[in-house]
Amino acid sequence: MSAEGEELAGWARMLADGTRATVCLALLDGRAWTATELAKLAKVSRPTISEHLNLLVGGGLLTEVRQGRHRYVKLTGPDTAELIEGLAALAPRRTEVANSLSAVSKRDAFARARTCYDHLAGKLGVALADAMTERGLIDWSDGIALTPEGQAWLENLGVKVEVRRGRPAVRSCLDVTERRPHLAGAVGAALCSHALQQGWVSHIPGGRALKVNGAVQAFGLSSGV
Amino acid sequence: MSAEGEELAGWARMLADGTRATVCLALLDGRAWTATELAKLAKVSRPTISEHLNLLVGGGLLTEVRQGRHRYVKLTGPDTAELIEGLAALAPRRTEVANSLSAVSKRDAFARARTCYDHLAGKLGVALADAMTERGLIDWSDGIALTPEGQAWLENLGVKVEVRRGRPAVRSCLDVTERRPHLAGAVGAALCSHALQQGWVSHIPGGRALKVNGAVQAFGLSSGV
DNA sequence: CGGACAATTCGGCGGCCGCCTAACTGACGC
DNA sequence: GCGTCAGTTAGGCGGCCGCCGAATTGTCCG
Repeated sequence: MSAEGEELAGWARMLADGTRATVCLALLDGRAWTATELAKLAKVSRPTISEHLNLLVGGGLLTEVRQGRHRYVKLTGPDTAELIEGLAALAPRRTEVANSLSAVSKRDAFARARTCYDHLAGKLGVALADAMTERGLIDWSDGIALTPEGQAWLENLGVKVEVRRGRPAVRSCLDVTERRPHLAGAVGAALCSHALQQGWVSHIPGGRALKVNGAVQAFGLSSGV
Repeated sequence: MSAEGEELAGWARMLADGTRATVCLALLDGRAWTATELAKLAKVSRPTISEHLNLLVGGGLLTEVRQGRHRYVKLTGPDTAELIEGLAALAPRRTEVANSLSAVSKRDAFARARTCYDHLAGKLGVALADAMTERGLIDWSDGIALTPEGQAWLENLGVKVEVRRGRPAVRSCLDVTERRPHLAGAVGAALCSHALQQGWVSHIPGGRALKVNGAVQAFGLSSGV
């Protein structure tokens, strides 16, 4: 039992419980949840969820904000979100049998377009990244980078990119359903909020799925989705 | 506690034990180990390691081959190897304090060049991937792909790529020390075995680290490492 | 102030899990 | 055939871990 192994195990352990994993998956929507909401979701008592949250916050996976008598908790940052989506994507997919019509359409909507923490994912997200690559707006030759053309394109669209210390402008994130990278990072987040603000996409209540109204076309890129 | 969460937790649980994590990390060298070897490495009894191996094999992370009175076990495939390296890479790095001169040089050798399952990693692996990108041998515009130029280059080098069903020719793998992608997949594996065969790199006993003798230059690419 | 409500602390219960030793199975090789 | 050696099975021990209900703290609001 090596020190290295112990460290890896420590991280894995945080997700190695059904309740905690459910919480983390729910938090992938990027919102901050209260302890009680999560307790209800995970179907455990409030004391139980409280302990789990202590563990996850202590481990650095989640961050908490206390407001009055509420404890809001969210994923620490885009990197931890990507860690979770990445692991879920890597785990071999059991072909899930949808057992009702509504389940089918729900799953399809999820695969078509959704948010992944704070950026766009699903077929839409991947198509957007592809289109941007094709147009030379992002460049993959050295990691991944925004080209000058990309910068101009963003300005032209009127997208404000919020630069935060320590967060890369662009970053690739493995898509759970497509198994191919889509665009994350500050630019990915800015594009997502811009699209929501412009009404190009809108949230479908009760999940991370998005309704698409034009979308990629609206970005001024050719590919359809 | 959702079904989705339970599934994610199940995978995490396989790595959520120090002994099992140590085993998986050791297996990253791509070799097949016997149960006793692993028991010694992880400092547990043989019955204990036997149970752990049952669990990991049952979970699909490892594959076993029985030969006489030996049970050889190895990572199921490149994908599972990449899953483990990926998770280890994502976990925030505690700046490890090397407590001896030999530990420093060992760590540096590991960072400079090593194998990652069956392909090249470390500064060398990343530099190789960069150089190949720069020369247009691989293309990142749609996922990652080998270009016709890349194919010609391989043939010219005399590298035989073993095509196996279900394994992509090229694939990116997140480097643990560099935090940037290097080249995996069938081509990555072929380049690694070719380099070993030609003596461009050679194993340093007692680990995954490699001794570099020319290396990137030998591949006929310009960048130094 | 006092009731309602979010969250936590405490104590305790049950179960699973990792580990061991001892005994057994089965392959190898003289 | 018989010792040796790899691996497994069986049995059992100890501890940790997830969960709960009851009681407590702390905040909000009428």
